[in-house]
Amino acid sequence: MPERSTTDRLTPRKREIVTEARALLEEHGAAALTMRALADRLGIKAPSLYKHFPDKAALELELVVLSLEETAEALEAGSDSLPSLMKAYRTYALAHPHLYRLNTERSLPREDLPEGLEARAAAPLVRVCGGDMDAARAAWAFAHGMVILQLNGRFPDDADLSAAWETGADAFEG
Amino acid sequence: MPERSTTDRLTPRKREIVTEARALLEEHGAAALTMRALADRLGIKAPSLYKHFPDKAALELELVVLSLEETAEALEAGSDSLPSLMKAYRTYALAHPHLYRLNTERSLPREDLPEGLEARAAAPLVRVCGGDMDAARAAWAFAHGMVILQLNGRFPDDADLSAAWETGADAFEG
DNA sequence: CTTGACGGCTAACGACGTTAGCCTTAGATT
DNA sequence: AATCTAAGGCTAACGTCGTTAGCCGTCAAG
Repeated sequence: MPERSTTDRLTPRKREIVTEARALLEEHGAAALTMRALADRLGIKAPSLYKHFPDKAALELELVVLSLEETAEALEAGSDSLPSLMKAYRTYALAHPHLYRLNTERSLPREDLPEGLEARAAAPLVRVCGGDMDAARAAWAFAHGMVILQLNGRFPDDADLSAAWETGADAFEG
Repeated sequence: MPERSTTDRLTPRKREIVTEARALLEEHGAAALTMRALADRLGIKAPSLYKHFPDKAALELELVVLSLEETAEALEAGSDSLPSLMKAYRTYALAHPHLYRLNTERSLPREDLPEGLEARAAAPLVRVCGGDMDAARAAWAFAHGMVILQLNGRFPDDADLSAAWETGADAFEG
């Protein structure tokens, strides 16, 4: 049973707001995630949002929490081997490009995160690497690099990214 | 002799502006790179900048060009082996974190780039990979992932990133 | 019946990118 | 020499952004 701290620690109204914020982000990208646009979507005015969140960063923090929780779930589901775990990571990231970017572009606000969440998201990878943190970090870096370079349009349009992925994933096995 | 298209195609005044923009970015980060702040630094008013660049994106494009050129130079210098080339990449990126982020976060505006620049920046890596594009892309993804996750504070503070780097770099050798 | 929390609202501020329109300077053209 | 033009400044202002101040209605608990 997945622990969803978002469900616990947020009031219902806050959760509604976060849900709409997420929809706005995923549908139209980070530039469209505006306090006014979000308020519109909720049928209220922008200043009213500040009755629930102190600022936009606090709202985005909840999106980061959400993304971390879902990543953890995705990795826990497909974590029988390193390749399958990495594939699960990639699949989740590519399925939620804007959320993934929001999560990874800023620096992680560790003090404000639910306790243990970061560790929980990292655990499946660490386990499948037999506790070798260096290997785990290197594999993460590769997976993140592949995904984010693709999302940011840094590879040529005709590049075969699945092939590059396989090449990299193979390198991390032996 | 390094080809610096920035030197060729930009008027002297434009080059001064780009130079100050770069300094502002590198010293105080992307949030500080404001048309008004940049103008202040040049002793002029913000609207005057639009006599030289159509918009902020055009200015940032020149910073991307600069970063790509310097990356190409850095890679051409230390390109005798894959590990040394990757190390050169990492060294450059960590030495210019804000410029590197600006370069890699947005999607690459290929139509507006000097012709051949992207290929030139990629060439050393492709060559050292013996033309194996999949291997080259995988290695790039790993290097970028390591660097950007570090710059974005995504690794724990006590993580030994040099060790993780070595682990990953070794994986790409065999 | 009152009180206070909850959750809306309007008006406004400062910073941002940007546009319109004016003016000076200096070199080139006639 | 007189004139035209391009370069490169300027001020004023607009629309959008996040955000703050302050007001008001609703409604459950004392």
